[in-house]
Amino acid sequence: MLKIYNTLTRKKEVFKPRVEGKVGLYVCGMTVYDYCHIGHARVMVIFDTVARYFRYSGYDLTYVRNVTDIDDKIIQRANENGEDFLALTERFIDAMHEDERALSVLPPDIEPKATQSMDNIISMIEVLITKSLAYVGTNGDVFYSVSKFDGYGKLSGKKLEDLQAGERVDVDKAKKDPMDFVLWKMAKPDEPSWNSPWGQGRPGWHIECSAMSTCCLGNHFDIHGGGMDLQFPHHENEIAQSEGATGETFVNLWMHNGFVRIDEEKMSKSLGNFFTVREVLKKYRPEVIRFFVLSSQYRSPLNYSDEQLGDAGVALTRLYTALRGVEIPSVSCDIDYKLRFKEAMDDDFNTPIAFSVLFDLARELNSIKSDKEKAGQLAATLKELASTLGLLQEDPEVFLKGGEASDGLSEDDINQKIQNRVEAKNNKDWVKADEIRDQLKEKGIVLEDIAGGSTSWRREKA
RNA sequence: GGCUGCGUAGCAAAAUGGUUAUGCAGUGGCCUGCAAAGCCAUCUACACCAGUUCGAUUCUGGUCGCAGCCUCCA
Repeated sequence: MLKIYNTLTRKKEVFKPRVEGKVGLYVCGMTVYDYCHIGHARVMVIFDTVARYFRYSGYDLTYVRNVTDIDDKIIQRANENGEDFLALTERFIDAMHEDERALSVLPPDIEPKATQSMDNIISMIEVLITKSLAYVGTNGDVFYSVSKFDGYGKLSGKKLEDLQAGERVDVDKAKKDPMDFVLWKMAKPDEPSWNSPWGQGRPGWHIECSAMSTCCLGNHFDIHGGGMDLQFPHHENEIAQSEGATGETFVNLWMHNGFVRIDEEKMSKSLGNFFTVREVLKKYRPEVIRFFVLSSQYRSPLNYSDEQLGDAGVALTRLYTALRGVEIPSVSCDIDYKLRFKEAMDDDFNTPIAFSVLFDLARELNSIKSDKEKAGQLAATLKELASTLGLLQEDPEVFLKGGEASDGLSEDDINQKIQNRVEAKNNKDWVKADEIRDQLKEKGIVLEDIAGGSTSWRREKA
């Protein structure tokens, strides 16, 4: 029985799809004017894991994640670069896809772009104006009249009268009410623009998600996700727009993931304290980053540090070491471990507990490795369960020998040295044998003698 | 100021009204020529103060501390 924490009710709820066996999931994706940072990676990995688990649990899932490819920052960056905004966004969409593939994030089923959804956006605004929920301001921009929407604040728990609009930013004088937000923004000369009943312009940020989500999944769908910071105003505004326009409930369940932090502070572009995925990929292997992201529950904060990434590498090495040398038959999962794993994931995607099941499994696997049949079944179980987390899909030897190959040694070099050491060992020349082992160790290559005389090796730095 | 959420051992991170989380690190043992890996055992906890209870880290109230949102942000 899958339970998910719903931001709307601030409780874990038993998940009940609108249509038996089917799930519609929409996640707010990236604004593509720069490379993805680790905070973005967390969203991608978390919802990828959610998607994988829904499918593993037998649901027919439609996973939609949008791309915001037009907004003020994109225009600004394109101007700074002297680049067409489409060229800019195309570059960063490609980069984003590259980062995703590195992190074993499977592509969403639908990836709508704001610039390709103009008709839907415009018709939704028209409906809102018809219903008097929106108006054209004194500067020609179209605004949503927040006070006309009854449920405003139900997601973020805010009351209109408590909000301090204009406290931190100047209030736009074109609005009737400081809390009103823009739906359609008139273009300045030379800005990218689309034709609309209100003139050449572009959509406000919030309306695109209302248009794209309802367009792809229907007026009323199961789950909407995104980062914590989108709760207000973005998702609150989406509710106002969608429910205002359609008159139907917009979303049953809202999922929000916690932030990645640096030194106990939110990682964000505006604070400038971020690491891009590609920077981090230079230091750590992709699977280590994925493991790190899933090592805390998705709603908890995740502190980024080299120590933690290092730990993640060691932990992952332990799991791969358990799989090493075990032939994996095509047998069904060990039912006890599978049940424990599912129980963990069913409890609001509790990946830390799911990990603990994998480690228990690895321990038992290590202790019964001589029993080939049992070991094979446990290894098969470990691989199957880990696959729903997008982990442990590499060949163990490839993973363990991969690592950082800055040692300048080829596999042949290493094997030659191991051979020399085997000869020394056979001659009981322990000094020479240890010398060879120490030399390799200095280069980050760890030797492991296996009972029976052979020696395996791995690169220390995962 | 308003609204969220959090405070767990050396580090990271979960669950739980009474019983082993888990990973890394430490200690002791087994294995090994010695190691490494692995296995077994083991030491470090639940911010503080009240209350409820036979019993609270877990529930309630308060205090202190931290983070986030109330501008753009995953």
